[in-house]
Amino acid sequence: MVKSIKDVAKAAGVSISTVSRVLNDSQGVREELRQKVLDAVQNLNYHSNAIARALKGMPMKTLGLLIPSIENPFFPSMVRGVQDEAHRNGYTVFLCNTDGSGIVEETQFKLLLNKKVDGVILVASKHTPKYLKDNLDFPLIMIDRYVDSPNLSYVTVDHAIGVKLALDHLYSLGHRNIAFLGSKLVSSGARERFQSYKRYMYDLKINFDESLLVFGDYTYESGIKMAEELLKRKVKFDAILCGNDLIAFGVIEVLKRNGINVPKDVSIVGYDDISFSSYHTPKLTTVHQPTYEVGQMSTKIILDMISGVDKRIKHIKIEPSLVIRETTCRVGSVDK
Amino acid sequence: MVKSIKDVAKAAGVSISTVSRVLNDSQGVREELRQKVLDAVQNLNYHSNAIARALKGMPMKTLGLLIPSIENPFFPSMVRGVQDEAHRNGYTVFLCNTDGSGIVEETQFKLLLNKKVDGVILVASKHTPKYLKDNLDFPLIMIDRYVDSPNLSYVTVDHAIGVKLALDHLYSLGHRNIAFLGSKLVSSGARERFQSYKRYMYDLKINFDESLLVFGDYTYESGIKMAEELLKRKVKFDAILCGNDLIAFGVIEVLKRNGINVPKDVSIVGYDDISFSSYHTPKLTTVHQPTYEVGQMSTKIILDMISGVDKRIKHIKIEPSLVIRETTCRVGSVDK
DNA sequence: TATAATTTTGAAAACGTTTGCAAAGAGGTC
DNA sequence: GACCTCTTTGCAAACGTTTTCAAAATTATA
Repeated sequence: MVKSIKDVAKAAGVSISTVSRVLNDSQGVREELRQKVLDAVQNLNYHSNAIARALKGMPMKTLGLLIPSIENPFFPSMVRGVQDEAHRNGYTVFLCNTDGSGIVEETQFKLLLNKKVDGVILVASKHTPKYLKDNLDFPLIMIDRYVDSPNLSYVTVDHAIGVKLALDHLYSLGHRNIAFLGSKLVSSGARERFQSYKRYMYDLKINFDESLLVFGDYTYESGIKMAEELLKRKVKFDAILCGNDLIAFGVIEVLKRNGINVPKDVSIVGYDDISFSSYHTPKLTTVHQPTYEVGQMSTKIILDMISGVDKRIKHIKIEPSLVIRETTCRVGSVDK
Repeated sequence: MVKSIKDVAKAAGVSISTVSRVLNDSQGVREELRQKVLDAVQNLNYHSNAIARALKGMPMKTLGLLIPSIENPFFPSMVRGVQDEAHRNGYTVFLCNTDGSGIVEETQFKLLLNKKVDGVILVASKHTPKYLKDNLDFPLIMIDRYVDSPNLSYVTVDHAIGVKLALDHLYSLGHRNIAFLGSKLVSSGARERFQSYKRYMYDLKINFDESLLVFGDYTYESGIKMAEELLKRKVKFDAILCGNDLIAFGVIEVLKRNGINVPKDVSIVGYDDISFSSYHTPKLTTVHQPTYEVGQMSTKIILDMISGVDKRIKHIKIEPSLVIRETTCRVGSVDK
């Protein structure tokens, strides 16, 4: 049978207020009684009822985490980052998949609110600001993407740097005809990657060619389609910057099918550095997004918001890095 | 400001009991009042407080899910399976990583109990039965692996069938020297895969050779090590059955490095069919574990246990299937 | 030793629900 | 119209805590 504070009180021969005090503040209770209570807690194997505490306004020590889908290999390490940081602080996290649907997102968000989560971390959608209007004081933080809303915190990755890293690398290898196969400009991340691509191509004085651009989704299948489309255009290219790693895998598959060697004929740079990228053959050169750190940092921040230590709005962009592996090489290179 | 049942009662001009009744049973309340209450709920945008309900013994509609690590690509789809089924029923799920540590598992389990989850789904460890002794009536189900404990339910995959499928396929392609590179026999899944391998090798009248056996972990790095070990032994083999896909990727990498062609020289069969198996080059022939279904079915069962519809112990093994792709071919085959 | 100041303790209210019980109302029957 | 039955309603207790407030115990001060 599950014990209550009452049982402990009886066993220790004190009032429930005393037990509660020992369990919480610990202030102003005689050492002798304190010990008695602690012993009783031990003997009865008592564990406090988080529900009852929450009803009195205490924190549930529970976080909500809303992502598009845990099946998308981009998210697991981000999720792990928030979970590790949460667990370290006695917090537990509800994980929900929205499949990118604003409606589902809102439903899940409200459900989490009913269950009295202390805060929510979410991968935002265009729909997000709609229902957040009401909950401006509630601890919340966006990760990966953000929506325009100056009084909402977020932590994401600095894609301007990521794209620059990739383009500089390709440029230094002699590539000048660099195609971009990315996602439709539907999230802040996709927009920033494309805009940075345009800007750095300009900075590098590479003339910008519309026909080197294909847009699709962040999936393998879309990578296949986009690569086929690019090939069909008969335009000259010696390198491809992909919007993410999944796209890159699809692209490589299509090039191989068409007898085009990667990296000898065409260099490929991915984006994300999901775990598979280093298991792939050839191993993928890609921009590493520090997703674990994004998850971890967002959790630290929201925990601070909850405890009241620091309630300020934070806009954080973590620096990505370039991981050079086997899908890029000097243009016209002959070895291997 | 967040509304309570009291506000609704006042707005509708009824007592809180009436409000509660229309929100729950709906039995024995005049249609007129029922409508008034419903309107008030609408107008005030009232949402019930799950915490207060739980305190009165109502279900929290919350599940705990304990897995080794969400970063292990084997688990996301399983997690998704439980989440989808849970959400469909208004349930929310706490996801926790144990890293395979029994201590962490127990700590997390107790924490979840404090937070009044209605049931727990877990990937068991040898440590599991220890702390479960006390909680035999609590709704709980094991997935993926099980520990010997006749009064605990589980749903897993029938590895005897999976291994048979793989071996029959290899046999029919003419392979007779089939190595097995798998995990140390630390979980029910690992044990069953190895024992089934031994048994079917015998059934197929292939003489069983100890030197074709290497044990390690379910990781890429371990796959590398095991393949190197196998090569070092200078033993003849024309096919390898791998304990999981990650191992298979490592193995393929090592073979490639050593100038051994897959599948021309050596056929490889993986196990799991994680998403990346179809993005890999060459695409991996592998045993598909229906992990999504495992997650979904375990959730259905635990929901039935919680609602009291069906409290019987269930031991379920779902059938895997073989996905033939590009890493296996007829022995001595010359084309490609 | 008496009194004041301080510390320690417990009784009880409150958090937002559900539910048993009794009161009130509605509808039949004679 | 009086009585009975059945349905609808509200009051109040309970769930397991935290916390305010006042009472009791202890310590310090004179």
